[in-house]
Amino acid sequence: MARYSHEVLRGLLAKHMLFRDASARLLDGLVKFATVRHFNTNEEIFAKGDPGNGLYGVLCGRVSIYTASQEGEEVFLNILEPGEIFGEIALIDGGSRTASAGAMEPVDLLQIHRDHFMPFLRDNPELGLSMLPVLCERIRMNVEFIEDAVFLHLSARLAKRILSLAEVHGRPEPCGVRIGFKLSQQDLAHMVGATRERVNRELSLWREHGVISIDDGMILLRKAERLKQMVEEISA
Amino acid sequence: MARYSHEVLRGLLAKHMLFRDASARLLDGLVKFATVRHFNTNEEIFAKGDPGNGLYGVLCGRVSIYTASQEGEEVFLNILEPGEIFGEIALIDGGSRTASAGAMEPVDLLQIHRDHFMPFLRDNPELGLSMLPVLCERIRMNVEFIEDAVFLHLSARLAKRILSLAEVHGRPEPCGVRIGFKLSQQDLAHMVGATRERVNRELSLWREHGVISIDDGMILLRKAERLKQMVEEISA
DNA sequence: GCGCAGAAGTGACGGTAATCACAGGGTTTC
DNA sequence: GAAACCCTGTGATTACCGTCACTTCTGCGC
Repeated sequence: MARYSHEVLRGLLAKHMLFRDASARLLDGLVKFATVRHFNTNEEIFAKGDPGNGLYGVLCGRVSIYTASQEGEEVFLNILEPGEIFGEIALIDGGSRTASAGAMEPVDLLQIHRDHFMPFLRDNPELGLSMLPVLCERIRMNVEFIEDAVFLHLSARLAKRILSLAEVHGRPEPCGVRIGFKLSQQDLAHMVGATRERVNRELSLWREHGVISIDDGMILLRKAERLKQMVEEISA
Repeated sequence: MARYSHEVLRGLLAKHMLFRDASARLLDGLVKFATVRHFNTNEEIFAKGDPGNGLYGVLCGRVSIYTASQEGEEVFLNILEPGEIFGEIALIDGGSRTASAGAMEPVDLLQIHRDHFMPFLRDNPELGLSMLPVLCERIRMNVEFIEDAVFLHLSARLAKRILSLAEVHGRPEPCGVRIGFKLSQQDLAHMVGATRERVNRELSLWREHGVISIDDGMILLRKAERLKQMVEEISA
């Protein structure tokens, strides 16, 4: 497993909006409690319903936050990049995990245990104030997710998702924007709450029309405008 | 408009979980900033996208929190009872309203302006700590809403909604539980994200089977067990 | 190189729910 | 008390999407 120095861990936390206003001393105090854990691809970090006893930060790799029905059908709520923090809901209210988390690739995580974090929070209530906007941001994301799920058809949901992936992970190329990692159609289906077959058909259609092309499992977005149109038009 | 004494207003706040740990002095300080506003049935309290400059508490009446698509299609995210608080998201992060709020009946609201609340919050950071679980609760509700929307068919969503309405507003009667206020089928449709016609058909079916009956627009839940079964069974 | 697993691609079919259209009942308004 | 309006009830039709079933393709390990 990779080793991380105190400075590197502190750097990860310092970059996050949660600790934007935090003093160096406060960060140092918190990093003392941090441990590093490694997870392999597809390994489960925690499951929905588990007791929530830790806060996590992504050091490297991508982490999926997802929920599943009784039948095992999965839907991704979020995909986290290095530098992002998760697991704060159950940490704060002491309840069970609202969703599951899994490693989409080999992942190193920073973990701070609830037993360390909560006393620290009580001693530094200004940290609580900083957490408020973080939670608000989660709520805004969730509300947008709800709106999309209820109002938009699959084509619009998928278009929106691919546009946002291109925005976050996109590398410009001569004839468009490349989404820089492999993404199975099953994963895409999980993101938009649909079946693999349905996503396949939609992508095939777009490929025929030259809106996207796919080489080696990586999507090249050629006509972003067309997708933006779809999000607007097909909403009803 | 009804008048509310300082003590009544303080009582409303004191009962809320947000102020569970709050001292009397803190509450008094906050109530000084409170104003009372009245809204008539169907009047809009604020709209999604508005600048969020106030925290509200429900003194009397029911308030709906809803979001709408560009085409005007509406979905209720929540229905608030007297004693509940809303509008805290945009208040905290200074962003725009994530959803709209409307009066479902004549409503009196307590309002605290952002210009008063935020300095107060900075001076009393322990209040910030109390807000964290409140926001977590919102997130848990939203995640459950997402799961229902994605995983459950209409019949199960509607069953779940009616069971929860019966739990909150139910009065026991000889042969079941009465949901104690009029609720149009259009409103129900908004709650579960469906059309009025679809809800009507489902209710008609349930009435035929003696699961519910409806007198004067108010639902009498006769066989709650049957609805609970539906939530479990028809999930896939 | 063979076999196997996982991903992609496609056709046929069925089911859930939206849409459109209209009729009847109850309430409010003047 | 007639008109206007909203809510309810129901039929016919259509659209979207899931399910099932199958084939192909692409690594990947042995």
